[in-house]
Amino acid sequence: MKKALPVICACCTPGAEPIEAAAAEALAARFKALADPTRLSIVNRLAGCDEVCVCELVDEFDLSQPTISHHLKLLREAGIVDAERRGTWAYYRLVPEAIDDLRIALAG
Amino acid sequence: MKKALPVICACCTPGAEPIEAAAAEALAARFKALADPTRLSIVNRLAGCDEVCVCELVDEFDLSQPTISHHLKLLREAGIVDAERRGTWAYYRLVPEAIDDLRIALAG
DNA sequence: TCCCTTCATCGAAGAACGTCGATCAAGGGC
DNA sequence: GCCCTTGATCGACGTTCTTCGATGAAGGGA
Repeated sequence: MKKALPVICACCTPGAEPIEAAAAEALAARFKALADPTRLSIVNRLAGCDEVCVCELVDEFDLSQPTISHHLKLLREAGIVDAERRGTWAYYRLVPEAIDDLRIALAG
Repeated sequence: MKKALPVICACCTPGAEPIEAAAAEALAARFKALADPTRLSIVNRLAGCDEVCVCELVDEFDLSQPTISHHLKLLREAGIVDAERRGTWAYYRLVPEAIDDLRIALAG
């Protein structure tokens, strides 16, 4: 049966293209990595330094070591942070390009 | 017992302040609203128009009407969209300031 | 008044998430 | 070789999320 739209949508900007499903999925995955207070605090902590040792994060956050490690893994998989192992210790740093991508995606 | 830090963290920028727990929670809630492909597509759809009727979204997305309504509610509660009821129909529009806030939060 | 359309809410089912204790692999000191 | 520290992984538990069908409330047309 024919639809009875309330008004013809005449407001849509001609250049506006709908986002691809795959692109939406990828972008949502990135936002999901930031959609947790702990991970957001970790990112904020990393933003202040060149690199931070995991042991420092475990010290500074009131969470167990496995939990911190788990959050770092999610951030790594989202491409938001990068890890480097040196001897016994692991150092994490931010990937600025990943943050840039998100900021660009939010730009009108 | 005394900690044995691998290196003294001398890299931390002096001006860098740790994010407040409440601020991290609030920001994470906003990001969580965008951390779903469907909601991201809805936001993208709203970004192209001044306002969009719910019935259009139900038509365009391959999801049930309650599911669309649910996602719109989450976006509303996050302050990312705004709703207006006119007669039988409900119209949703983006809240540009909310997007701006997120973009600013991502700025180094 | 009756019925149809629109959209929000409810309740339920299955998947995904955050957290922890326990365990394991690898490095370094003695 | 032995032990301690670091950090990743595993398994489990409770919570939250996504989705749906069913239902309900409100407006408009005949």
